[in-house]
This record gives sequence, structure tokens and C-alpha cells, in this order.
Amino acid sequence: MPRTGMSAGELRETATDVAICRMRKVGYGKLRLTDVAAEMGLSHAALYAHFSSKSDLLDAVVRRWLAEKEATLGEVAAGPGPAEARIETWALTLHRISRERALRDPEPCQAYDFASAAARPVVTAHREALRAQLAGLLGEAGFDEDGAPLMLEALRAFQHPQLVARHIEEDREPMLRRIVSTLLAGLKAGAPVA
Amino acid sequence: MPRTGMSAGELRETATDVAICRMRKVGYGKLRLTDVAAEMGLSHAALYAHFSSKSDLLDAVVRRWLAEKEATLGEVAAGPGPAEARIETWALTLHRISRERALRDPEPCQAYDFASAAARPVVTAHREALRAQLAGLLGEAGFDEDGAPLMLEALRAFQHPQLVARHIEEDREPMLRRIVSTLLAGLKAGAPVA
DNA sequence: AAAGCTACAATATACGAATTTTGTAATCTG
DNA sequence: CAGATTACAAAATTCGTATATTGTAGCTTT
Repeated sequence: MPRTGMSAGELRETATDVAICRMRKVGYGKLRLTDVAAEMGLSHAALYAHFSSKSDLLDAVVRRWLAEKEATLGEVAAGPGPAEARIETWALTLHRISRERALRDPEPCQAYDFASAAARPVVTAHREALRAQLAGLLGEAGFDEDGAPLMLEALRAFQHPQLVARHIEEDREPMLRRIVSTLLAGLKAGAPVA
Repeated sequence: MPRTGMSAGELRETATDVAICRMRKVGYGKLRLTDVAAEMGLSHAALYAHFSSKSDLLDAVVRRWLAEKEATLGEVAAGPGPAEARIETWALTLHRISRERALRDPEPCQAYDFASAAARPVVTAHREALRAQLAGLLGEAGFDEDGAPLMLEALRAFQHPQLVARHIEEDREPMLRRIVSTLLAGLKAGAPVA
């Protein structure tokens, strides 16, 4: 019987919550397991029963944060209107979320950036989730689903934390729209020549 | 009458040379004006007659390094064969140079990365030079030259030092080819819908 | 035995003193 | 007097050490 009154799953979720909050408050670089544990009324050692390492907790934080992004995009993908129009909306939303987060939620953003640089599986999984959503949209709109990785690579400048940060002042939406419509036009024109 | 036997221009060039060499030897972060000056038989203060600051010298280093890249790409752009084919070759070359440099010339690469993050004019000028080359090629191949900034943005994942470094193991050329041909097909299909 | 704690070693971070380095000004020299 | 030097202040970096944090093991409690 757990003394915290939480199941293993709940404790992991709570620890992830607390870690995100503390990260937002004190910054990515100053997040301490000791503090997370203390805030939960635990010794830091107790966390090791639920997370194999600090990185594992940070992964959980990033996973949660990316899951919210995927959920928002999933709603756009499943939204009303013609599928082809939703592709542009989806891409714009992807960019807006990235930009908004760089501006207003920089600490988890930095955690993501580190996870990304370290090629953590949580990042790979996120990219795959985006690919799947976009592939679904493309399929629905009558395009070959193989266009999804292609589009994602071409839109990378609008997602990547550092590139987004570098252009945070500019309105890059017109350029993004042009790229999306050019890519869609190109895909429509048929399978690209090898 | 200069005691070094060099004109102002030559001295700047020599200092830039020496700085690149030392940077390659000791690393970007450990480059010291003192050492550059000493290697030229000068006191560090003498450098200030030719460079307004260390950043100014670093800019000269990056400018030189980027000029070599522009020259190689310029040759490709001016090369033989149909213009449309040269666009793909140009993009592949752009990626190969970026990749090769990340692998074999990491220190100036880091200097470029810092200059890029600091939004130094030398980087803006480089981007403009690339845009002009690509615009020329597009024009020659019968495309609207406005496609150049669009293509460059879409190819950013294949140029940006950090993104190139992250995928250094992979062969991304097939994907690059697909993106280029899709974009060209899209541009050919007519001005993208606003 | 499950859930957690205390104790501890290895590692990492923070801090402050000493040293370098950068940048400026006044001075020297051919 | 252009070209360079020495001298010097401000800022940055290094280096040694004290402190904190991470991760592990064995012990305690219910």
C-alpha cells in the first residue's frame, strides 16, 4: 500500500507535473530531482523507483509537452472543411505552436531542444506522430502519403526550436503558405522524377 | 611605411588566414587575439588598427569561409547542361558542402553557427548571395525568380549547421532530390495560390 | 513484501581568487 | 605621421575548492 496514496502510474504523472512546473519556475538548467521529490513529500531516492534516471524524468516532461502539441494538431487534422485546406491549416498551426512556445514557454522548449540534440527516442516518436497525422491528411486529400516526410523536412525551418527562435520577430506565415501550396502543387503534378 | 611590409589590405587578409589556421588548431573557443598577433610578429593592439573588435576578425574569418562555399556553388550554377538539372546539382552541392564541413572543418563551422545565431550581417549577406545564385538559375530555367527564397527556406534543414550535424550519418540526398523536384514541379504548375 | 528512508560514493555545479584577454589611450619610432 | 608599441582598465576565463546533486545499496516501516 503506497504511503503517498498514489498508484505507480499516478505518481509518475504527478512527478512529471511537478517537474514541468518547477522547470517553468526555476529554468531547465536548475531543475533538481531533490526539489521535485521534496515538493511531493518524498526523498529524491524514492523517485528512482519510478524513473530510471533524471533523463528519464526529463523525457517524461518532454513527452507530455509534445503530446499536447500533437493533440492540438490532431484536432486540426480531424477538423471540418476540405482535407487539402486542412493541410495548410495544420502546417500553420504547427508553426504557430512552435513559435508561441518559444515565446511563452521557453524552458520546456529548451528541454525539447536538448532532447532533440541528443536524438532521444521521445523526439523520434514525436516526429513519427506528426508524419502519421500529415500522411493521413494527405491521403484524405488524394495525395500519396509518401509526401508526408518530404513536407515535414521542407517545413523544418518552421518547427525547429532554434530556427523558430531566430525568426521570432518576423511574420513567416506568408512564406510558409507559399511553401505548402508549392509542395502540394508539386505533389499533385505527380510522383517527382527520381 | 609599414614595418610588416604589408599593405593594410594584405595585413587584414593575413590576419584572417592566421586566425582560421589557429581556430582549426586550437578550436573556436580558444582563439586568442594575442596569439594571432604573436604569430604575425605584432602586438595584439596593432590588430585593432585593422579590425574594430574580435568579432570583426571572426566575421572576416566567416566571410572568407563562406566565400569559398559561394565560389564552389557559383561554378556549379555556371556549369554546363540544362539549367533545370543544374538546380538540383546546386542544391546537392549546397548540402554536400555543409555536410563535409560539419565533418571535416568543425571549428569554422562553429564560428559560422555563432555568427548565424547572433544574426551577423555576414550571414545575411551569405544568404542573399545564395538567393541571388539560385534566382539566376531559376530564371535561366524559365521559373519565376521569386521561387528562390522559397526553395532556400524549404532546404534549410540541409544547410543549417545543427540540423546537418544531427543527420550526419544518414544519406539524405534522396530526400533532398525529392524535395527539389517537388518544389520545381510546384513552381512549374504556376504561381502558388495566395 | 511493497513503499520509502538514510547513508554514501561519484559526479557535477557553484563560487571566488588569480590570471588572461580584450579593448583604449598615450607614447614611441622610422 | 603612419605604423606600431607599451601601459593600463574592464571584462572574461581559468582553476582550485567547497558545496550540491545524482544515482546506488542497504535498512526501516507498515
